[in-house]
Amino acid sequence: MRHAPTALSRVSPEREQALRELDPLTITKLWDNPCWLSFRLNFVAFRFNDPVYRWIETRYGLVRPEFVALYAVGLRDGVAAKNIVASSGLPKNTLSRSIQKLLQRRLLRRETDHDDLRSFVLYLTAPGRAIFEETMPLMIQQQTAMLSALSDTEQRQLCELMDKLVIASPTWPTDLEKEGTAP
Amino acid sequence: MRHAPTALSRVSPEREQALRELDPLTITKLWDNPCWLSFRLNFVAFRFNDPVYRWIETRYGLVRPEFVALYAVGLRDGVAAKNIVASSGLPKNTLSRSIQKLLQRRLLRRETDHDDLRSFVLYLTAPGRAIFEETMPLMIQQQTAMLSALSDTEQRQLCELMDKLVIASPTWPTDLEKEGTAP
DNA sequence: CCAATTTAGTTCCAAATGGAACTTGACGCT
DNA sequence: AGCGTCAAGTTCCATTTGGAACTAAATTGG
Repeated sequence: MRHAPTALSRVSPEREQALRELDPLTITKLWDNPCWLSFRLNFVAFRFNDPVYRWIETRYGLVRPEFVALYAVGLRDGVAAKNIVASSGLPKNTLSRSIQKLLQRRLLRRETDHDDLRSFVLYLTAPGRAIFEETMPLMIQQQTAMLSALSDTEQRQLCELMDKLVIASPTWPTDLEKEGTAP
Repeated sequence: MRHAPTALSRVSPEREQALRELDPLTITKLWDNPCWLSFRLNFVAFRFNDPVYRWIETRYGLVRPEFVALYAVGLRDGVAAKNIVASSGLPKNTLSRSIQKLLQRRLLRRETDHDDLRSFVLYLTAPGRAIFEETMPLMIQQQTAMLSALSDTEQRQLCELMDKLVIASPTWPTDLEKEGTAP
């Protein structure tokens, strides 16, 4: 496969203007890159993450892994550090430190898990939840802006396709190998 | 919007097994997270990036931004550092250092750009291209594995939807704001 | 039911990172 | 042409990062 499935020639003229705003290398990575998936994912994810994390940092002085932790607890009260590690891909020592800082700042509170005394269960404090509540609408606003190029149907399609990928993820290889062994 | 467009209840029983392999917090981030796009993007991107960069690092001793640079030049001979910055989102000093290291290792070669004497044009050397050529098939293999959960039609759909997003990206806000001003 | 192994979280420290200031060349404007 | 502003790439340095080793608790299994 030399070209991505959607070739450059298929871009409608109405969009040529928008394309002029993209760097030529970006164009290459989009339409002359066998690894089309990776680039599109990383590019779009970056355009979401970057404004969000810059805002969080300047507004609250929380760095990325700290906000990752706060956001995770905001979504699901009572998670443990290991859950945040598993769902975020951040190294566990980074998250350990982030959680410490959030505890110091009283944005998070924790109790030992009585089912597993090595583990701690995490909760948001009121100030922690205030940050979560203030940030969420802005993140949704950014997401809405980014998705506005797609119709409702397309948005749903995208959501479902990405779902299928995440659900299939446990079956993906975790290492690049020259050859695989038979199942 | 309290739930992502694809609700948990819509997951077919055949997939329940796969779901058991996902961390409970991951499930929450997937199906009880208003910012569904961000999580899916970052999660899938991570599962591609992580094996690739670990392999590159152990095989060639190249760290992530170094490989980003090498890969970019591999895709498009004659780019400049500024293009790699614009298309990758990495800070320019990080890329400057990465390019220095690649030059030292003779994986990259550069000439001053005669149209802009501040700028340098970058090329892969033979050993640089060898790395690119060896890595590409493995990356494609990983991509293929990840996409195998989707039919060909779905793969094409995903590609086109992501295309639309990237093409629209110049219109996205680069900062989170409480309110926007009229155009 | 006691060793051997695994797991949750922490600590240590060398290395990577990225903001800010800097150098040099390009571009705009009058 | 000349001055102020901007852009490409580099350097400096304080901060962040993440691998590896560690502690303590849980699980396995003989």
